[in-house]
Amino acid sequence: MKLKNKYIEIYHELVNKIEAGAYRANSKLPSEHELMEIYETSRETIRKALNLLAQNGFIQKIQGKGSIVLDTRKFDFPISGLVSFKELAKQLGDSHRTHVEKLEKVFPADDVRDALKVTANSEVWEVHRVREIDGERIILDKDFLRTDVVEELSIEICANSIYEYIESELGLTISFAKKEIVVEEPNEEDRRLLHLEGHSNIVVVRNYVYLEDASAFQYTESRHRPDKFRFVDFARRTRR
Amino acid sequence: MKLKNKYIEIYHELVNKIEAGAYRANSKLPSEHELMEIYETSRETIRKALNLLAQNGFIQKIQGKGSIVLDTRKFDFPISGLVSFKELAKQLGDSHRTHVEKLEKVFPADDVRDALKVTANSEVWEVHRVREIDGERIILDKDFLRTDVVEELSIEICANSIYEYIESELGLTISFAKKEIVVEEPNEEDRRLLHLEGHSNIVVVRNYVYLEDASAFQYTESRHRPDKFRFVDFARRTRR
DNA sequence: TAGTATATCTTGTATATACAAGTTAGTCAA
DNA sequence: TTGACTAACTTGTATATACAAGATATACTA
Repeated sequence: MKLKNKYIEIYHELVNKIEAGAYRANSKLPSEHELMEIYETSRETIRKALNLLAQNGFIQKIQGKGSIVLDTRKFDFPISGLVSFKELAKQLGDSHRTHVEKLEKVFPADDVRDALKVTANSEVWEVHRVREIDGERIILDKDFLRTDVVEELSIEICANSIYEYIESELGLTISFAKKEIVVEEPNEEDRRLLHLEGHSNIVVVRNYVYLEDASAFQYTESRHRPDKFRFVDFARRTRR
Repeated sequence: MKLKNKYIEIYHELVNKIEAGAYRANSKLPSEHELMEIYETSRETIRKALNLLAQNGFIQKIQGKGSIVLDTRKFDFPISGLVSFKELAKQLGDSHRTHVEKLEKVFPADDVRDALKVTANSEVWEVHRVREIDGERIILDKDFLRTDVVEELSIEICANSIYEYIESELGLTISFAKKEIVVEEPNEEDRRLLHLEGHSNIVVVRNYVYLEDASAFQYTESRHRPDKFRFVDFARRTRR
């Protein structure tokens, strides 16, 4: 355990308790005052933890009443936010494999160069991976990474988790992403690498991924067979 | 202008300045100390405003350096979060119409009853609306609303904006939603009401909408022609 | 020249206090 | 019984202070 960041520790403890059922859905959390005494801290620190819970859809705070635990059980497939395929597959628990179909340095096309904000004469990593779940090749992930950020890359790393390598080994922090979902017609590569089963559409998730210092770092195109695609999100209405 | 909520006021002012180009992308905002003096307030209040900006993808805060303005220009189609079709269409500026195909009280099917958490013998509003953009019928919205929350509903309200009616007229606050996106085969109703142009898939966005007090209130199924569907999102990686 | 230390900027975390505002339960009076 | 008021809870906002920690430019030293 890390000792730092008391409010994040409290956030995680409360998440664990909610997920373990210690605080049930539609019941109320202890009041901020009570949580102050439980965790021996100040009210502002408790409030920071509770705001994190609210942002991530665990509770709803109501002025004058308290914090109500929301029902998150049936909300079980969080592609929402930034999650790598490996983290996802672990939650799914299904049998899954990754096939690395391509791993090389290339001079990128204009759109990729623009996304990664690199110059015309610099190379980037291009990785193509097919995700197989329960014996079916369902997802084609095409990743482009800046070579000045990730210098070395191997088939083993790609077969495991690029994110894990970047965060654990390189010590970099992936911070945020812009995501776009559209439906397109499958191209020759989709048909060749995936088991499309006659489907005439493919769901394309484009991810523009940035590091902590707001530098562009990765562009990912994730191409899903439509019948196996599911995107789930929690959203708060922004105040006007 | 509302006088209350200083930090939200500051947030909106900064959003406006960023969108107007007063603070350009990849440049830095004034420091928290400078903003304190500009807005004559405390640092914590400034920080609340800046955290809102960061959450909504306007800036990236970097410890020791400052707040960098992110590039949001090409990120121009925010279905992200909770936005009604009318708000959306206003941003698009395209010519659009809404056709109300159905408006009645019904005893809902099990899945809708479950989503709205109503008993078996209570009626709910069922509204079917077709969205026409540039002469093409592209989206079929099927709404189910609790009759105890929204007692009256008319064709005029549905043709305009149900959200606007609920928030402005009824004074209710829509707070958060759970959203699911999947791809399905079109049914008979889709084929009858939409201009499918031979497309063999349809993108289904299911929205479970809740009020401020965490009570279920609306279930919406938004069915999009695949070639016209686009979903854009900004996501921060959650801390582990 | 090159490297190191330092001072000074930045944001991040933790604490305390005060009051505003929404909710709820109970009291009291008509 | 009904209604209005009140007291006591809840969360929301604003302020102040202190120190931690990351970034950066300057000055100093070897």
